Amino acid sequence: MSSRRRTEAQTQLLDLLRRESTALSHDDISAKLPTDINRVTIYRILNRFVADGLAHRIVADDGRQYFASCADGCAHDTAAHGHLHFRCLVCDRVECLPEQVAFSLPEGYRVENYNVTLSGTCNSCSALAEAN
Amino acid sequence: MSSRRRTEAQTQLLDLLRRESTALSHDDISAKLPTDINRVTIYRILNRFVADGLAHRIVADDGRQYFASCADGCAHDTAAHGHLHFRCLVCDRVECLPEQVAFSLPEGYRVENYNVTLSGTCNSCSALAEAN
DNA sequence: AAATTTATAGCAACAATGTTGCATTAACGA
DNA sequence: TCGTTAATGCAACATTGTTGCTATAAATTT
Repeated sequence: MSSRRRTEAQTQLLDLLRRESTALSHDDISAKLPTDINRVTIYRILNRFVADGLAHRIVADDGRQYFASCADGCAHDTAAHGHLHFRCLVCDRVECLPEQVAFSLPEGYRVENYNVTLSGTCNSCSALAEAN
Repeated sequence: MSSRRRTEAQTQLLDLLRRESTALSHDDISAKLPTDINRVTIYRILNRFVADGLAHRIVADDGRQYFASCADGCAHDTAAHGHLHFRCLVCDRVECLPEQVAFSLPEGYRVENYNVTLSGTCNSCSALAEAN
């Protein structure tokens, strides 16, 4: 692998991902970045982050990709990515939840990626709904 | 709800879904249908099937939608859809596996949809790989 | 410090997937 | 058999993500 260069765009993006508690779509990222960064560039940087293990990619049940910085304990062996993702249908945010998912698999299946995405109403949105 | 009409296109599509053991993408369906049915029509029929509980929609980790007929025990309360989906990276087929997924969720989250998709190598493809 | 190398950025164009609007066709009930 | 309207098909669009190519700039060498 050729070596990476430290650029403004990458720094901004990684800072943003680390600052945020939820996983971000391209759109979210674009909106939250202090500077305008080209769409293609954003995607390429994100793909590099994923390849380098700096972030992980979630494909939610809306068919879109969301990215989250890999937290401390976020090892990249497959087992470690068996955590939950929750997409709120009200506020449209995608969260990484720490809870692990348990299941069994028939003989002969070899898993490379885990993608467990639940959708519904998140805790803050259901709290708001209750209040009404 | 206005009542449904029995049409050739719908019958063909439902027959196909019932005949197949794997979940099908629009592309798969289009290729396997005996007659040409318009792309938009296929999508509309599928969406109707999902709304009517005749099929369920899986959004796999390639971001695409796959459809499978709802088998006998496939009740449509959320809990019943907590089964696994497996997308094979080799043969590109999406299977519904009967195994259930267990997890816990923090207080306040209300789940409406489950989407558990693993990807990797399916049993037949790993068997083929071993043989070489 | 200047020149060289090449990874990264940005633009344009494309690809894939899915949806909407509207006119036409055909299922079904009267 | 006729009338109503659900379903189809076409065209056009929307969104999300990628590829090719040129320009820029980070890092290395001179």
